[in-house]
Amino acid sequence: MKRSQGPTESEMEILQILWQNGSCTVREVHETLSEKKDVGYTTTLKIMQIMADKNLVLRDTSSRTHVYTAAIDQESTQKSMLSNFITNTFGGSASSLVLQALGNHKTNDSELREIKNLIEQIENAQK
Amino acid sequence: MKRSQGPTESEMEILQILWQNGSCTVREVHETLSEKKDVGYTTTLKIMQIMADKNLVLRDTSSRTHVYTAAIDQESTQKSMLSNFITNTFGGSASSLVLQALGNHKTNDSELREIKNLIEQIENAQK
DNA sequence: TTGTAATTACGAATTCTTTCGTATAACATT
DNA sequence: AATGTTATACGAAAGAATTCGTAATTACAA
Repeated sequence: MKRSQGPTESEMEILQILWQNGSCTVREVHETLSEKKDVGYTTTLKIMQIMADKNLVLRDTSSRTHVYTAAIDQESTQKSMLSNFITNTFGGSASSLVLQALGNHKTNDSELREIKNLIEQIENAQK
Repeated sequence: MKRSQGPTESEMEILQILWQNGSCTVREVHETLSEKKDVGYTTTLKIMQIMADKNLVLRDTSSRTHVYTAAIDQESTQKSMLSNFITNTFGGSASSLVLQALGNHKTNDSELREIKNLIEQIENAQK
């Protein structure tokens, strides 16, 4: 079987933390992860080691406590994950995804303005 | 581990087809699926049988060739999948997902208008 | 009727992911 | 030095999801 691609769910959780915090030790990641998930330390460690194997993260092993950094870009990762998701779940229709997303989540004014601006830009570009 | 929930990826592919076409036989689903994926007939069959076990689809076994129908609603399924996805991949930020989706995909005028209308509605509701 | 094709049933193999126990080494504390 | 704490390494087990071979069943056609 071919997993549709990219980081797994657990790997994404860890990437979020690394993107947020920059470089982290396993313990730091684990602490953060523990706040919302019940998981053992060695499990977190193992996944991060696997991620290092897959080159999803970089690992600095110069001191005993290794330091990890995301090796893949947040935006482009999200972009390709999103593309798959739209295909798999929304039959390829980005706009119906957008409608659902806007409809179901509280979106504040500045975010709405940002989105409106983007739409203006798209409209202008298409003329 | 607890798979984050709901239909798997393969199951979603099949649900798309059922939502699109209404009731289908395994063969019909398989034909459609084969257009974009290389997969054996019994594989498709097996997954649909599993889906029937999980009550994701209804199965009419009155004739030899069974007829399947989606048992879960398209919109609410997409909604809950989307909610997970936003959490997992976009750290909970629906608006950044929307920006990415609009930025990366061609969206036609009528879709844009639909989205704009929705934004207007949200803005008005918030006043 | 006999054979051929289509369909479902069953179960096993494979692959991917996650989880964790245990071993070992480094470091800290007393 | 002895003891306890914190790391990493390793590998195995458990759990999902997918894949497919083969058998059994039914329908259909020659």
